[in-house]
Amino acid sequence: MVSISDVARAAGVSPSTVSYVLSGKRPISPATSVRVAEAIERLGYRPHAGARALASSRTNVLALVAPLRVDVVVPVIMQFVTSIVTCAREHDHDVLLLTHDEGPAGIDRVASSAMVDALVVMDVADEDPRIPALATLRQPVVLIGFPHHSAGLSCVDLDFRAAARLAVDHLAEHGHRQIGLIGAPAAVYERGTSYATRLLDGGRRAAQERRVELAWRPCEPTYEGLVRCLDQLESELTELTAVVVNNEAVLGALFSVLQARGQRVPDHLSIVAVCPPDVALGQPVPLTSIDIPAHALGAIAVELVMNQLAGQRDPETRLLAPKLTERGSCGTPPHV
Amino acid sequence: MVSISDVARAAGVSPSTVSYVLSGKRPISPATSVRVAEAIERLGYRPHAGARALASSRTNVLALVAPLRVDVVVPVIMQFVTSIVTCAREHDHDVLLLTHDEGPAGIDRVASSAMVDALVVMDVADEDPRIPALATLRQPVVLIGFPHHSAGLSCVDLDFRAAARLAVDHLAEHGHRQIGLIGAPAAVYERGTSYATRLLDGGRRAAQERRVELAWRPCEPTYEGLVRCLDQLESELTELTAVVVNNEAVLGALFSVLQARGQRVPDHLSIVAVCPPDVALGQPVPLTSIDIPAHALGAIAVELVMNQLAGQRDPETRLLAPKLTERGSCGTPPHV
DNA sequence: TTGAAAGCGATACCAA
DNA sequence: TTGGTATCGCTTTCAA
Repeated sequence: MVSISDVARAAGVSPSTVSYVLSGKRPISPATSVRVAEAIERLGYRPHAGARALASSRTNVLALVAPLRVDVVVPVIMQFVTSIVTCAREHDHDVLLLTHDEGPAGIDRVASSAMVDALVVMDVADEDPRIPALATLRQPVVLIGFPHHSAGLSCVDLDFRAAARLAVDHLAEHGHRQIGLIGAPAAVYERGTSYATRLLDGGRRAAQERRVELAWRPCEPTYEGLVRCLDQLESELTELTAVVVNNEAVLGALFSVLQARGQRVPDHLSIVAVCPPDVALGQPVPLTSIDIPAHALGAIAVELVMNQLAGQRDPETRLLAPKLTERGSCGTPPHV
Repeated sequence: MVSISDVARAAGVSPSTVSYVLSGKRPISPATSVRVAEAIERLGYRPHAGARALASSRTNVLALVAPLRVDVVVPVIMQFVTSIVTCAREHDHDVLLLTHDEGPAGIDRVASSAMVDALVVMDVADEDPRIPALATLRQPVVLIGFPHHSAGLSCVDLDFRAAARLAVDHLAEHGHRQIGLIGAPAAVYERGTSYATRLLDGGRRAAQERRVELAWRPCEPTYEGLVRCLDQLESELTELTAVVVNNEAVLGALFSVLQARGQRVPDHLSIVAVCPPDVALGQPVPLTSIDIPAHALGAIAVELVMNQLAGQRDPETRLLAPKLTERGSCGTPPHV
């Protein structure tokens, strides 16, 4: 293995000079700078990450705690992960991927062994058991989601409450009086997952203010699950004319069901989906949707992390405003 | 930060003894063992990962190179990632996640800076440009996929050639003479992605041997894309009675299309899907499928990596035999 | 503008 | 069964 001393020797300088050439932390004469660069190139020198971490107390690695469950598959999660890895690289950081499975212990492990400089935590729950552990860490932490008590940690997310309000308002303005909310799988609510509970809450409040009826049911991500969910919604609301879908996995199934019944969108049923735009566009009828801006959120999460690594003390909080894009899956209710 | 010397002092032993207690690399008397353990516990000591890496030349981190593209979303990839992270943890390793975007440079960076002990590379192409770089690394490498030239690297994958053969045989035995292959998105073939080209190849050979007609078209993962793909297949095969689907993203759309046409499965069209079992089960009609055993493959990849880290010299190669599960989406062709 | 050298916090060899 | 200590490769302070 070629070390910094090898480079120094080859360039006829001291190791510290090589280090400074690399870090740019002190002025170097053009002449030596070139000689060092050549030596590095010629020897194929790469700084040893462990040695660097030991000497500098910086690893240039972020931990990303992601909900990798064996059962639930969520494409949106991939978008977050992709965005965060890509953005982290733009800031010269790598990403260590942790699952939820280890819980607070895993977080503690990578943080207190100094494997990472900072942590980004996805899929935060309202009363997340990991928050106390996170709050005591030396490293900066950014949560994706807004728990009830953030314990002074930075948070970023889409304003799901406002998103639900936007959806309900939009449908109400089209004349719908009974709206179904096709929710995420039941387990998501049982965990108190931040985004889902906030969306539900926002929807209920909006419905109350608008004086429309809103029925909500969790929905498993299968055809069967959707059928059951719809049945339940329709037994609660006899004149169901519109749905808000907070579960991109069942959009395809929803169209199958409607087609089997001979119903069309939006003539018989209006739909507002909360999902990434590509999912909304890939359906038989392009869906009116509220974008889940996973890429933007990931980028902001990384930005907040970097701010804190750069010395910023106070935690930041960012709630992105939702935007509804009308694509034609909303119309007036059939019986009007 | 509490270091190994602090623990040593607190326990009244030398730092090396603490190290040996932790590693178990030499016998320690029960008495000191307990004293050290107590000191560790009391002080909340955590070995510094960087220091450890520097001294031992081991990071206990694996690199996972995954196809995280902003455009394409594939749930199967999540299953691989989940499996690999989970299995790596069972072997006391963490996972550093890299995208394809950086190409060979990213691989070189993490490998030659000694950030990782080994690499697992997903989504390998037939002529993968990263293979030369991978072959020169000090660290063990395991590929998921079988490139044309593996350069002495370990490989693991489902036998997609056999999978296609299995599907074609199954349909041919039901009496189908014209079979459509709904492929992955075009970009996947343009890259020469190992699994897709092997499946296509196996399907063509099997069709030839069985004397049935096989038409293949790539398919974009949208409703529109599927419609176009089906049109093309049907214009090539006028008596198309069965399809093999190597694109789980369009299964939902496929049912929508059939329902719109008033066609049923398997009465009008037989389907064999190549996808994870949960996807096959979540459709309006449970699909006869050939399982993509992502979890098993991930586990094997990690196992191969660990074998090599344990000193095994020769690369290993594992091609998993496909298994077809009949769930009722295959029947006899309508006109028979 | 550059060099020398003291750490950083472990591991593992050599002794005892 | 245990201790002392050189060593890993880099960063950074102190001097020149």
